Amino acid sequence: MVTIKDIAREAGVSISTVSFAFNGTAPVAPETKARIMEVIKRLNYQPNSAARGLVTRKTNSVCLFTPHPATDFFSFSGNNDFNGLLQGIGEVLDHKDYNLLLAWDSLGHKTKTPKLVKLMRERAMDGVLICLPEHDFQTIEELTEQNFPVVIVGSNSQANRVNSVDVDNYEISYKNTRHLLGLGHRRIAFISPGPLNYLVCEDRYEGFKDAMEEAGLRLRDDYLYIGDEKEQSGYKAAEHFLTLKEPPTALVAGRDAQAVGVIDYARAHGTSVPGDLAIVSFENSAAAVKYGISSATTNLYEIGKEGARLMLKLLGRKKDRAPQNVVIPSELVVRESCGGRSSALNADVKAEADADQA
Amino acid sequence: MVTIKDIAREAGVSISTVSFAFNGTAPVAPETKARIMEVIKRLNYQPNSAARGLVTRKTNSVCLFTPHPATDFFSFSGNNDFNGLLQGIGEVLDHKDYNLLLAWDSLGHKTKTPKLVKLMRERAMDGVLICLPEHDFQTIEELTEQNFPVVIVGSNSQANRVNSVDVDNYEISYKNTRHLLGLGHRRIAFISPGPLNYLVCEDRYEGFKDAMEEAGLRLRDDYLYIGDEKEQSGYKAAEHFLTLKEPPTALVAGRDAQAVGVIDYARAHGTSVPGDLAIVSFENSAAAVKYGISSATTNLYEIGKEGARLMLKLLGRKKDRAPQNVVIPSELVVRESCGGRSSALNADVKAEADADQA
DNA sequence: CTGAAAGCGCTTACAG
DNA sequence: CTGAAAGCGCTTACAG
Repeated sequence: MVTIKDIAREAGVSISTVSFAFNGTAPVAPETKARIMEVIKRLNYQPNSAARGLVTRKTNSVCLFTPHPATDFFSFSGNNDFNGLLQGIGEVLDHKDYNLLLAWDSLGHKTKTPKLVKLMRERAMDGVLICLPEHDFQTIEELTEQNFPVVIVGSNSQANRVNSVDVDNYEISYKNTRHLLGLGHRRIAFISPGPLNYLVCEDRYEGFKDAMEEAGLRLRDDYLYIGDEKEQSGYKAAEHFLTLKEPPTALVAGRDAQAVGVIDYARAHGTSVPGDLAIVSFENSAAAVKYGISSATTNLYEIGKEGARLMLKLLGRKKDRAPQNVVIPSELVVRESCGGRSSALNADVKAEADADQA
Repeated sequence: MVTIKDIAREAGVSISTVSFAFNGTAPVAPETKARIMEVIKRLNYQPNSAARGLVTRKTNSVCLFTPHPATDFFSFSGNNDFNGLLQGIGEVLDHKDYNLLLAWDSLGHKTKTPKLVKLMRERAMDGVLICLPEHDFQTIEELTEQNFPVVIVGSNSQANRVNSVDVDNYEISYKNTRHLLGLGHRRIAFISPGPLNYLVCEDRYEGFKDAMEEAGLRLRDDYLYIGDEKEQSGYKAAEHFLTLKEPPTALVAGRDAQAVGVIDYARAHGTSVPGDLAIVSFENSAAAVKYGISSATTNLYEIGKEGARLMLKLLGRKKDRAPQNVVIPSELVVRESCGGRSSALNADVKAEADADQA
């Protein structure tokens, strides 16, 4: 292993000068610097990260704390595009020469995060991006108190207290529902992508609820189905809804996979989509394209990018400021499944949407 | 930040004794140890990883080096279950209290791996698991020469020179093809899941080729289609094959997504699967289940686990031994798509397969 | 069983 | 512009 001493000896200078030259942290005579850099290049020197970290108190790495892959969270979360999140985070981090540490708690712990606290205490990373279905705000507070940068990526019920980046699931769901209402539907059902105590699910349900109530429609228990991340739950939901005395004419699917399940059921039972049942969904995944599902975008790539950017910003700051909450825009991509694709209808919806904005 | 000095002062001992007690690296009087541990617990002490790493020369972290997520490699590689790989690696690493570093080269570099060399030189990790479609063996050799542990996870053309863990794609493809031959097919086509210079593709093609040649069948150029990771390429392949003067009666799909594309085409054109076209594939993904595709398993979870285990073994070793190549078993899950599901047929195939083993 | 001391490879005041 | 020295927080011989 070639150390700074080797470079110093070979270049005939002190180790401080090598450090200054390499890091550009103090002026060094051009000829001296050139000589040093030549030796560095020749000997393939790279400063030992542990030694450097020990004195700078920085690891130059950021941790992404997520559920253990086995929990299938990214499949759950309304987007199985974990790669998109990773890509966004990775690109921003790489650009600033930060490393990415991937961590999760051992299986079994639900919202407890001992591993995270341990990593913070041993200073294994400079900051953490947390992406979980439910949060352990006690731990987060503990980290924040120690001035340890935390950014929540995805749903976050304590928005004003913690830095975060997410789409606005409530707003998206509200607009999805308004879209169906705008098409004339009154009997609209909702499939939750998971238990309602999960933040994403709660937000999506609330948006649906408020849009319905604003339209003067009451919520029917039999028009709510609590599903999970799988296609099968959409299939089951469709079975439930379509065998009711008075089936819904439209539904808000909790995620694209569920919408696919609904369509599979409809195809198998001669139900027309959107004729008998109009569908809007969340995610805008590849499946939405393939099945012609109208779906609102959840750009995990952008969420990852903004999350990493916010983290880097926090790391570059001396004093802490008030938490920041970044909202990534989303839009409903209208396809066949909702029956709102005809240009005339679209124009109406568009106008209505614009009016909503004002 | 609470350091070993704080603990030593509070417990009224020297820092060495604290270290010995905490790490169990030297005998400490029971009462002393109890007192120290109490203080450690009370003050929430966790040794600084950089300081520790500086002297032990270990980071206790392993790097997974993969293509940048944007390259969609895991979608390509015959299995988009990146989570499975992560889960396998993560579980084993967690168990031994190792951290996982995720790294890739900046976009643009293809098989060059400067980032990897940099991470090794600065000692940011103890070893690396490499999972790439093509390998930069010059870099790998460089790492190996420095006694830096390397394990290739997935395809590897230099098996005997580098540690690796993978399924045997050649063997799987050979058996897939034999399965179709066993069902009586003679006009069998092959769709490659990517360019033939990719190792996975080459292996799968070679297995197909050898099985065909052994059966005394010649390879027809028009029965080979070079696709990519997307469903669409299966659709296109089906279009190509089924509009030939003499269309194949069976085909080996390069991956499940392609098989899905083929089935989509068949459904849209009234072609019966397996009646007019029998299909076997690779991956055994959720899509294979949904579409009833006969597909050979690629257990990325197991590959990840064995990869991490091998890495840990290497890290615990003083002297280096000859490279080890772990093969993860695979089996063909027979479903409707190949027409080989009837028990009678299966019995034949089974018998034949057994005969092959002998 | 315990402590004083050296040292891991860097960065960073501090002198000059 | 350059160097000698202290020190980051640990581990690990070495004495006793």
